[in-house]
Amino acid sequence: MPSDNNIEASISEARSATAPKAADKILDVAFDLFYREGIRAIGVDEIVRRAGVTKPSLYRSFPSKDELAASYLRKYDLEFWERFDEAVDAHPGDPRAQIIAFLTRVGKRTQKPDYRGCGMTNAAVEYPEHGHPARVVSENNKLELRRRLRAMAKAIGAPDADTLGDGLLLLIEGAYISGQLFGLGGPAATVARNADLLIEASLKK
Amino acid sequence: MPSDNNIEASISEARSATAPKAADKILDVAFDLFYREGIRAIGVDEIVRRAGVTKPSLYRSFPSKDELAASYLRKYDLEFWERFDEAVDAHPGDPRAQIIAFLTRVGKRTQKPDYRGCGMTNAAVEYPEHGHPARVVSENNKLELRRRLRAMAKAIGAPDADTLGDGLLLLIEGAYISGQLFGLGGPAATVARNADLLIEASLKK
DNA sequence: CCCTACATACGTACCGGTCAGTAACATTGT
DNA sequence: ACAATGTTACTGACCGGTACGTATGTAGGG
Repeated sequence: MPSDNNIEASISEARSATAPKAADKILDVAFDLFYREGIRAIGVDEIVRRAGVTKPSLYRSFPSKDELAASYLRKYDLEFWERFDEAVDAHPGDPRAQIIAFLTRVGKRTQKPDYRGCGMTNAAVEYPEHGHPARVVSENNKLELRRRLRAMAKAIGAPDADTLGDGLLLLIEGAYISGQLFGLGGPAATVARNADLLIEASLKK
Repeated sequence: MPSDNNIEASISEARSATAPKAADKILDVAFDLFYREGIRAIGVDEIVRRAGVTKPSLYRSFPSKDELAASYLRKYDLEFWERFDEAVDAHPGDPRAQIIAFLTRVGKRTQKPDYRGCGMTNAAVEYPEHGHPARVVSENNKLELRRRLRAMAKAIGAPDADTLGDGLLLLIEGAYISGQLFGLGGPAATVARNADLLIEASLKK
């Protein structure tokens, strides 16, 4: 039963009206703690304590802490593409405006006081080991982001679309990191402006 | 007083010629392990084991693991500015060439098979807590890098030098992260080319 | 209607191992 | 003698993970 995502989702929805299940509470708490403090910094004991459940409950729903971290990132992945597609859908047929809209949004997020960067990026830094469950999810997310940025750069009409797409990715990753490093007033605030300049320069060639 | 320096220098040199002191071996091993695997991932036991020393020796030279991590980053800071200044010194009076030289070098480093990004950046991701000894060193390094990049952007003659300097910093941080995320053939390979485009666009306004 | 039978969901208590850090003492080289 | 290092053994806390018992709901049989 837990193998089918659709069934799982509808069950969890019907049930969420009454009382949230242990697994849901665990994932919610883990999401918050992993993102804010880092995955390695948080032990399973603290997760179950803050979730108001017990450790065996965690290990009935998740085979290991590493897999719980992967589940956290899969949830992060969903929310990420929601935000991305919101920016895209706001400017149909105008890929340049789509990119700037997304970057403007990223720039704004990075200026929030407790901004902690991209959960995907952070997880990859925390787990350099190739093949780690969390890292795999992170890498796939970034691979897909690169693919889409390059496609959008091509749609814009850049002569060297791959270079522009990669340049935009560099700016985005730089914004994620600088946002949590410098906090308010840091370089990440200029990410949309710099992306616009880079796009402009990439078209004139 | 000036003679003291000579004496001190010769003593330290004479000592390092014979046998590396325990503290040096510890710092060397910690540098390697912290950079490659991450600070949180490495325990003090493994450090002393690989250094061929014992735990009390570590704690005679370093007050805590956190301070050892800070020492690792201070050493990283020194080496970083050596690399940076090498690129700068190679093109005296030509800030644009200096930047491109440094970025070319960063781009090349990111394409090495076992590239693990910037030790400073990684440490800041691992330790989000404000005031952590390791994070303090990392933040100061980034602050200084931002200052110098902005100064160089101004020297280039960019109308909005701060924005260009910040844009370059975003590209650099993006290269550090993308280098360890994508490995060979990743977006980081284009960092110098994209920086050149960004500079070009920033001058024409 | 009550009783059993079984499944699901959860808790108590514990495992061996590792974490950072230390006390007390022995050994070495100059 | 003196300073640096090694040796051994230990602490309390925490790590991820688990064996095993317990509550609750609910299906069928009498």
